Amino acid sequence: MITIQDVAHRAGVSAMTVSRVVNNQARVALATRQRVQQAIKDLGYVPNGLARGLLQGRSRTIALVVSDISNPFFTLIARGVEDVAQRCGYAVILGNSDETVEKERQYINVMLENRVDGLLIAPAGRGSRKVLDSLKQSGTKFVLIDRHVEGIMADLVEGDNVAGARQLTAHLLSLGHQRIALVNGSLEVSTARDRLLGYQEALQAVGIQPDLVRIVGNSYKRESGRGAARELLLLPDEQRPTAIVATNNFLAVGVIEALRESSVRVPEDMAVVCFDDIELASALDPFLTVVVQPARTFGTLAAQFLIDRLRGEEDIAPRRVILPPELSVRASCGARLRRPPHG
Amino acid sequence: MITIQDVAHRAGVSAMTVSRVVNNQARVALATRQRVQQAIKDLGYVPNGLARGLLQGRSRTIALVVSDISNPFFTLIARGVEDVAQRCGYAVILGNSDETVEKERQYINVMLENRVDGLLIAPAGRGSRKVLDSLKQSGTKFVLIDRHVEGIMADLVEGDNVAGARQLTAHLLSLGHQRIALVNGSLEVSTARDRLLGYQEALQAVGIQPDLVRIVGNSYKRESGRGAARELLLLPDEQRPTAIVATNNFLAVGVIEALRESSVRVPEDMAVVCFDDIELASALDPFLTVVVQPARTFGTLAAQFLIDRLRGEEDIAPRRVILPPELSVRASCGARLRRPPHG
DNA sequence: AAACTCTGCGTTATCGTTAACACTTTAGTC
DNA sequence: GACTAAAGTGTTAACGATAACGCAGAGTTT
Repeated sequence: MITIQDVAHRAGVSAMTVSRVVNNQARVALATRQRVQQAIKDLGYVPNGLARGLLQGRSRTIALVVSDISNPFFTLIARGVEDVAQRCGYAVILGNSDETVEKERQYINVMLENRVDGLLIAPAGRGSRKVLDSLKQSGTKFVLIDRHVEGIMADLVEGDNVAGARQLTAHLLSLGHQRIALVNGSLEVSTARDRLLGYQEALQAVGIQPDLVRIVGNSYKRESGRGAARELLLLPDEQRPTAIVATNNFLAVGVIEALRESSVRVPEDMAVVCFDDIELASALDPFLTVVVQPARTFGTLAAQFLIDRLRGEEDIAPRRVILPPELSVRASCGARLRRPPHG
Repeated sequence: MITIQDVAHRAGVSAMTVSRVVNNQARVALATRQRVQQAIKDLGYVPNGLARGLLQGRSRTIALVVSDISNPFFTLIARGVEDVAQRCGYAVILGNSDETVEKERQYINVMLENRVDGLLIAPAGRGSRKVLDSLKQSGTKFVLIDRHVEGIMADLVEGDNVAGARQLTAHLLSLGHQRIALVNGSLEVSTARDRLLGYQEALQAVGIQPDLVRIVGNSYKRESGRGAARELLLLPDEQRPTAIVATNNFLAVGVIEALRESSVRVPEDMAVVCFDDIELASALDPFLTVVVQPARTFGTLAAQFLIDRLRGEEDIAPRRVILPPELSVRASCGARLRRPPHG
């Protein structure tokens, strides 16, 4: 491994001078600078970030902890984060909590060991409060993405989940549906609670009892959506819903898989709507009616907030940004005749 | 920041003893060990990975550089990498090259500064050779994922792109298509070259001139697919293809968007097939006929290879694993009647 | 009881970089 | 020409952890 000493020796200067050249500081004679740069090139010197980080107390690295990067929603967030981080000279370390507080805790710990300068977290649940509290206490900067946690005051970028769920439900109501079921993730997660609320509000506003709620234990997983839909199909005809609101894309896919299994047509026999778009799927076939959240913006904003803090905005009050979702009406709600999807 | 010294002081021992406790080494009396553990807990001590890394010459971090994490193919790779890395105690730093050699070079450099122990790279093109050579020379371990580079001997996990393209093309031939176009990414990338080859082989085997090739400049982007398809549609009827092989999922989506624009039905008026599944889209509606690559396995295998090397298998000859793709026949090729997609 | 072994701990030096300070030399001022 | 200022460079000491070695005391062997 080539060190700054090696470069210094080759260029006939001290390590300090090399350091100054590397960091573009003034007070180095042009000739010296060029000699050093040549030596750096010759030897292929790459500064040791660990040593620098140790000394300066920062690593120019941030962490991103989400539940599952393979969910397109989080993928887009990651992409947004990455773009901003890169522009600002930060590297991004990734972690998947799989909606588990314990795995989340482990990851955060690893990241603290790696001395990330700050973290972006989509907390796995209310149980995340403990870790977040300890982060707070240790003065580690972090920003919450997509989900809040009761009692944790921190920068936050999330969607308006109540309004989104209200919109989805109201849209189904406007199409004449009366028995609308909700397939929801674990209420550990704030988005699930808020989406439940929006659903309830919309139904109560028109005097319907919101009792067709299925809350799956394993938050936001495809398999859970399948199970919930199967249950709903077992209901006697007069109780069976005519429409389903899935509170995220994974659940919706599971729901649709279960419906297909039982030869229930969408939207003819059952309308289905959900949160969060699946971008490529929609491009291929604009089928699923969803409320789209600006996921990439979640990422860029959150990263920006974090980096702002790292750059010294210590004591500004936490910022909370709530981005509005947008209803995208497509085929699966039955709002319009199903058109030939491809062509 | 709490250091090992602070803990040592509180527990009434030397830093060395604390270090031994933290690293689970023997030769510490039980009573002492417990006292130290208590102190660690009390103070909330987290070992400083930078310091440790500096001393030991490794960071327990690996890098993953792909062209675009928002492509589901790479997302799955990332997920696979992450799983293995986590189990083996490594953190993963992510980078998107956007198919640009220059951006790739920058990322790799940042990662070298961060002293990653090794890298997983899906190289942006032939131009990546330079960086990879210098990695090689500096003794940095890396594994190529999904793409090889002429002249670079390194561990490699990729798909059988020639066979995959051959299968796709042969399948279209078996359905009676004679004029089959290829919409391909930049030949900078090995997958594009191999897929072109497979396409040519399949056509030449039945005596058809493979001349309906569109190679887009901007490798594997949706917009490029759209442009290429538009061009194909401008051809006079007797030259216009009746089927299109897109060499990746993004291109296929673009192609289909362009076809829809012009009210060309898929598969009735134009068959479309491509490389790489879009998992959620297929679950929602098994529409696109594709050859599926085991992307997640790409990730787990490559990560495993890298970590094996890091653990000391210095001088084993580079391993090259070529995983077979699997043809998944669905609607877009017209192989079977279009069935009602949802229900 | 002398010689050895093993346990349980501490000391010292080091990883690569840079902040803070110190030292020359040259240029500029009166 | 003495004095100050600035430019250009070097020295020293730290950042936090641990490898290598050292050393006291208890236990074991001969």
